[in-house]
Amino acid sequence: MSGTPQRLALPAAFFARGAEVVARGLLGCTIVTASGGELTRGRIVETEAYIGPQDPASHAAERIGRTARNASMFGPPGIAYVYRSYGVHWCLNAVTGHHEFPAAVLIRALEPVAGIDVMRRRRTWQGRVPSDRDLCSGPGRLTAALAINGALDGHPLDRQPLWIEAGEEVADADVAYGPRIGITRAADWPLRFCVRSSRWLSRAARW
DNA sequence: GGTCGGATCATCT
DNA sequence: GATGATCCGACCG
Repeated sequence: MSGTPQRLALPAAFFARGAEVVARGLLGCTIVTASGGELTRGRIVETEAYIGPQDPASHAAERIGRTARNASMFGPPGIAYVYRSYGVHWCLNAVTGHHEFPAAVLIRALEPVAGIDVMRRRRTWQGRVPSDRDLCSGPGRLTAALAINGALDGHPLDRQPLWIEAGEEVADADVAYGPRIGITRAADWPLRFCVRSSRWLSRAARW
């Protein structure tokens, strides 16, 4: 199996910065999972920052405080925060900042890079195989394609079976940012980042 | 192309 | 009892 997380994974220090900085920096990086001996890789093309207790759209907003669900957001930088969305889907975040300060970056879309046949199989539902474009074009889709679920909540993102590697830099001119998707509070804060030229963005982000 | 409703459940009021 | 950091299929044009 290719991929050696110990050598290639982003260090925790990468995540020990403001969530909006990490959200920008993660564009172009590669998420890798090795599940059941099956390797899948995807290039991050869309992210959202949830910047701290003062962010009313965050699961760890001041009015909510620390709960069982958001506990990982209070953990050290560089771990995963995985939660169930609408009772149906899983969503993956990278925890940022410093220990006990709740902030994270939601991964919203990936460009499929390797293990695409595996992704197609995992994303097939009721006999319908999605187009390659829709394999990872949304936060709930990419977790299904990469076999990411609640068992990985709190997992350090520098080791098996889920890690993130540095990738080719994305130039500032190719980065677009705007409002986050699907939220009601602070709906106008420009904390969503995407690779402007990518054809792999979530449906909600295509303009 | 766009819009709408259902699925489904942990979390919080 | 209401609310989501969503997705999918149906339906309309």
